[in-house]
Amino acid sequence: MNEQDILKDAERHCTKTGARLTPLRRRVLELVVRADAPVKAYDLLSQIDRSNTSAKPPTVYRALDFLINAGLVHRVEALNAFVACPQAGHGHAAVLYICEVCTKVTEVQGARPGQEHKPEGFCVTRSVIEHYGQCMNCR
Amino acid sequence: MNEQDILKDAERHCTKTGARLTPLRRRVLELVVRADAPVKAYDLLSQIDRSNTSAKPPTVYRALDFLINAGLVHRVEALNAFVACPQAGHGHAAVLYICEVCTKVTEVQGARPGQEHKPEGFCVTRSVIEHYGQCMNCR
DNA sequence: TTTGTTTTGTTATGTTATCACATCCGCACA
DNA sequence: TGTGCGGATGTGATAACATAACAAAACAAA
Ligand SMILES: [Zn+2]
Ligand SMILES: [Zn+2]
Ligand SMILES: [Zn+2]
Ligand SMILES: [Zn+2]
Repeated sequence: MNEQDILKDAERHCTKTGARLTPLRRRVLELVVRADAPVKAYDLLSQIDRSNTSAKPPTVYRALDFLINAGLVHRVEALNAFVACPQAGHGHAAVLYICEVCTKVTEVQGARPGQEHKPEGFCVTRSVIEHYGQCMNCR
Repeated sequence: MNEQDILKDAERHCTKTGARLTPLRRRVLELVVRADAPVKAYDLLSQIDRSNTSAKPPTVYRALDFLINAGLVHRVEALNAFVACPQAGHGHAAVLYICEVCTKVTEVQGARPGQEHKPEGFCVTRSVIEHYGQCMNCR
């Protein structure tokens, strides 16, 4: 799936759900999609700055919050970075395979936990698996 | 497993592997174990400070690095926090179930991915799953 | 046009983490 | 005993990541 298709898809998804993909948010999404690798908030910020001198940290963090909530972007927790989601608004939890050499990220989704499809030939050296919710006592 | 047992186990594990559990590192481990919940680096720092005025950020981050490498502590990526491992030096990847209400963390390990044993009654609302390694092209 | 809501701008600050270099301490070896 | 070595810790500075609080602007509905 190429950049343009992802952006088109995002547009459609927002139209359908009523989310407002403003020019600023769209600009940030474009930057994340084009990065084609996990991208840092302050890198986005400096890229936005080229067109909009007034961009400050809250500018980019708010846009990212919106995009994450809209299901268009995922946060990579262990890298403090962000990647575009190839499947706008999918319901499943994202499972990310991140190559530490070329930085490429492959996102897969499993019908149920444990049934994700590991990318062909990917060799895992470290996994981060954290489930958040309510324990039995706190329900 | 109680605090004292975990600390004893850590001691044994370090003796066996040749890792040097110095007083400072032991002190940090004690604080993490006693927290009984994910604990922040700067919270550890301020606790150390009570006994050692000279503690600075690198003091605690270096101790944490050691403890993580020794398999005695895990980093909770999505919280920027740290928890004690109940099974010193286990080989398996840790799977953490984190209650967002009471902050209690339950660590489980699966013989193979997807076979982790979810704690009784735990209701997952959000999962962070990130696998790091080398992709097919980079091996 | 008025009014209320959402988005963006702006300043400041809070939080998390590392770098670089100095010093100390335990240990092996002369 | 002294001397050198390497790992651990002390120290000051700064980098990197993120949010609070309030003001202004844009937008949509009435
Ligand atoms: Zn996704
Ligand atoms: Zn690769
Ligand atoms: Zn563990
Ligand atoms: Zn709970």
